[in-house]
Amino acid sequence: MDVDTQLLRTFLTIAEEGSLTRAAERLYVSQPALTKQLRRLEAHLSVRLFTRSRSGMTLTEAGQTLATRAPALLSLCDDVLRSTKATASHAARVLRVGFLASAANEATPDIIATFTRLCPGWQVEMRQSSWSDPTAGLATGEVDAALLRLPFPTQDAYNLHILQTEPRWVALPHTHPLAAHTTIPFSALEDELFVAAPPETGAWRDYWLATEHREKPPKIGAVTDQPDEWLQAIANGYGIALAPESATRFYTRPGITYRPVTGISPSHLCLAWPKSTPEPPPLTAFITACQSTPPPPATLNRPQ
Amino acid sequence: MDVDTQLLRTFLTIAEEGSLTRAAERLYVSQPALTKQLRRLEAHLSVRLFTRSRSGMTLTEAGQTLATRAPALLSLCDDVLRSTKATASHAARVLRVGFLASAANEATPDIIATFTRLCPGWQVEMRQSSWSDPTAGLATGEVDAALLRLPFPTQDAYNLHILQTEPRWVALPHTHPLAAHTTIPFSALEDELFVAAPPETGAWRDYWLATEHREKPPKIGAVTDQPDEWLQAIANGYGIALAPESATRFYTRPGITYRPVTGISPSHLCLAWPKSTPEPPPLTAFITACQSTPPPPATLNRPQ
DNA sequence: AGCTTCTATAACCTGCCGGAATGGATGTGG
DNA sequence: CCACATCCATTCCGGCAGGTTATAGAAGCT
Repeated sequence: MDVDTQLLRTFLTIAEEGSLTRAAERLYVSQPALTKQLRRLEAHLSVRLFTRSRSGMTLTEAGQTLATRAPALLSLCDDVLRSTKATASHAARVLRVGFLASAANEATPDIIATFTRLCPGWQVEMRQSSWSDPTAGLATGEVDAALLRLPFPTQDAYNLHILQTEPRWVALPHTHPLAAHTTIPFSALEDELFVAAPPETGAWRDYWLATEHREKPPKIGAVTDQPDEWLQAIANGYGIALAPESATRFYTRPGITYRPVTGISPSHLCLAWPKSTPEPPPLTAFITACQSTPPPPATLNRPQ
Repeated sequence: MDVDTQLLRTFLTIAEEGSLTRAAERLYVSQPALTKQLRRLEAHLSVRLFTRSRSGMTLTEAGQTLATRAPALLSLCDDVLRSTKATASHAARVLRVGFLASAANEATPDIIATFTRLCPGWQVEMRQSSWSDPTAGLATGEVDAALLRLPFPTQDAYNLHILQTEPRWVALPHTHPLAAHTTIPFSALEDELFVAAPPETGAWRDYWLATEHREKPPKIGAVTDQPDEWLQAIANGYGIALAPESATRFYTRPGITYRPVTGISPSHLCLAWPKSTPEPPPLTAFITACQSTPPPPATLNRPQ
């Protein structure tokens, strides 16, 4: 009575999409691969999970049972594996904190200092993730908590504590015509080429392309995975990009100019950690440290 | 964050045995296969689960966490897959009941009749299993309930309701010297060759070899998997075997004589079903049917 | 009819997984 | 003190699982 949980996740995706083809797109595999995975699962259980039809896949009764119960199984699985990894690092008195570029800021050293006071003998290991993992290691249990910007995919699966809110600016090549303005309405940017995150980052990518403030889909000039590539792409003129205000302090670079953008929502920086019970004590201490450390003063960045 | 649950079961076996070699024997695979499975699991989690030493394997802290939490995960997994399979058959209004040879008896038709009265429109599908699956399909979710004889491996994982208790007899070749006696003390059988069930049946095999009533290990003359092979082996003189009294009615065969055996415990026939919640209504009805159907009268089998 | 949109199948290739045999390290008993 | 037993790791090899691309087949839409 064993399964590879991977097959269950695939199954759930197919069930949600109601189509092999769409599920294959979402999972970044070919459609025949999903056909085989599903047949494998069905053969393994000796149960037909979908009825195939011309216009997609419909769950059978048995499929509905599995679709209903599998999520709890998978989340328990995540929790168990996560706690196993956590035990391994906690045995060495290390708390692992992931962050995405631009999510660590001036307050971070203070938070760590506070934590160290609360948990003497413990160390914080800060792990930077590339944008291709929007959870910065939370999803795989690589870290105990993460500093992230909202929104990110699967964020509902985590506890969130907002640490700071800051306006979004735009990063422009120094030579860009709009760099002459001190403030730019988003509507002026809508037709520009953008430097985007990889497609698999879903909502996160959309947020930084501000698709919810657009009429038409954005035009993508480049896709990057890391801050350096990102800065380089902008400086090269492949496109422009939105960024939190603090990028103006952490990601200055010759050839790049930042300008405040009006007409779009601000960015929320938060601490995220898994909804597992019980919470390991050092994690609780870190959460406390975050809550008791004030955000950096709202510096008045002046256009350079 | 996915795992093949197979790896988790392997891991637990290694943890219990404290040794790759012993675990490999118990799982009927080679020792290098387990070495690789374990390395695979450790690599997948990026966590060292055991510290290797000359005299076996010891769990690390992380390994202890996993060993503690994995059983709950696996039992949830079993439950989910089981309920999926159950839904598939219940959609067709079929209740699947497994049984091992000699575990169905005169009362079975009455039980089915009672069940059919309680659940109009439903059918009972009786599935006979070979001895190589001592749970008669419960373990794999092939059946909703099973008629079994105690003890059987992993019986603690199921709800048990004892239906009947009967003495154990011995099946002898017709020409066997002991066939001349009307009653045989077990001590007289201890040095005989026995026809046994396959080794993987564990406690069940031991029970029918009556190892708990022996000083020395039993001598095995043949291993069989099914009633017919079993009868044939005894008739051929490959060995003798213990059997429940009712075998004298269900498994008569020229060349084979049954005799009551004294000095060993009786055999318990029971209904077993998974400890899952909630219980599907037809299963509840079947349990009721079993409880309300009296066992067959204690026939006085006379030695022939 | 022709196009689109599904899923299933075929052919191919890569890499994983398991078994047998072997090696190396380490206690153990004569 | 040496031969042996006991474990785990390594190597080699065969088989197949699982992915990709290309294509077929069924069915609705215009």
